[in-house]
Amino acid sequence: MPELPEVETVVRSVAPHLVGRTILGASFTSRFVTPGDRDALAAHLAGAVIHGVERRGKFIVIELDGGTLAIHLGMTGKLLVDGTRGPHAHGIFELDRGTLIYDDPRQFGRIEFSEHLPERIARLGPEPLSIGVEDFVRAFRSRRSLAKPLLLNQRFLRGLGNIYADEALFQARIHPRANSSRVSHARAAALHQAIREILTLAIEHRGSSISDYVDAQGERGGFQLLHRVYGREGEPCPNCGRPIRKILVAQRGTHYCPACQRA
DNA sequence: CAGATCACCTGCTTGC
DNA sequence: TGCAAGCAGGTGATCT
Repeated sequence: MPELPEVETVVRSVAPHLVGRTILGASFTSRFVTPGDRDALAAHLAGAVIHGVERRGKFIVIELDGGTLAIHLGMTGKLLVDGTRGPHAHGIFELDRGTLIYDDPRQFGRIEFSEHLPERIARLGPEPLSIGVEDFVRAFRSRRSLAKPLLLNQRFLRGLGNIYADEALFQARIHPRANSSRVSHARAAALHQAIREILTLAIEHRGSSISDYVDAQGERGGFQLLHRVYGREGEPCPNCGRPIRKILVAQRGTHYCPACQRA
């Protein structure tokens, strides 16, 4: 569910409520979201002061005075400030002012505490809004991978998911199954630019709400109204009017225009 | 290294 | 109407 713009929106909406707060106590109920010793995790958190909240790719990194709390929202994870405690509230953080709830029906998300930055985060690729065009073009063209799975690979680039990969490839007119090593320098540079523009615009619109994504105040995003191919199978291409097609690439539903995005 | 397949979960939609 | 199959914003293990 949540990709870079959604996670960024969550971080921005949750940070003012967390920074400077003390975690009085925490409790966890899912053996999937919080693998391992859940009581030990709660013990680590009790009494900790929150110094900062930031995004790394799709991870939410909460800096505590005793270590780092890393939260990944998976497909359906939500962080809610003073929200209602539903049947899928698998993490409860009681603060000295307010309550933070982690809600996740599918339980693909993860909440992990570590003294130092977790390996999963340390090995992420560059931030798409930070990497320069020449570095991106060089990295993209030096791989021999299908274009879309490469964009989804978090060790190549952190933060893109199924929606924004489709949207960026459409804007750059690259076929999702194109071989990255055979994409021209100019086209790869266009992809870099497309990624930047789309992510920036999506953040301005507070992310995409397909079904249930909401920020920490429970508000939906608006970027789904601006999707040009994602979720628009059969609708006319905004460029040429031919119907958008949906195919399977690397086991993921993939939306593209067969006329505008040549292989 | 690249790619396919499967697995982890719940819930909503689709099709017979 | 009812039920089973299929699909969903993600990631990682394993095998070829």
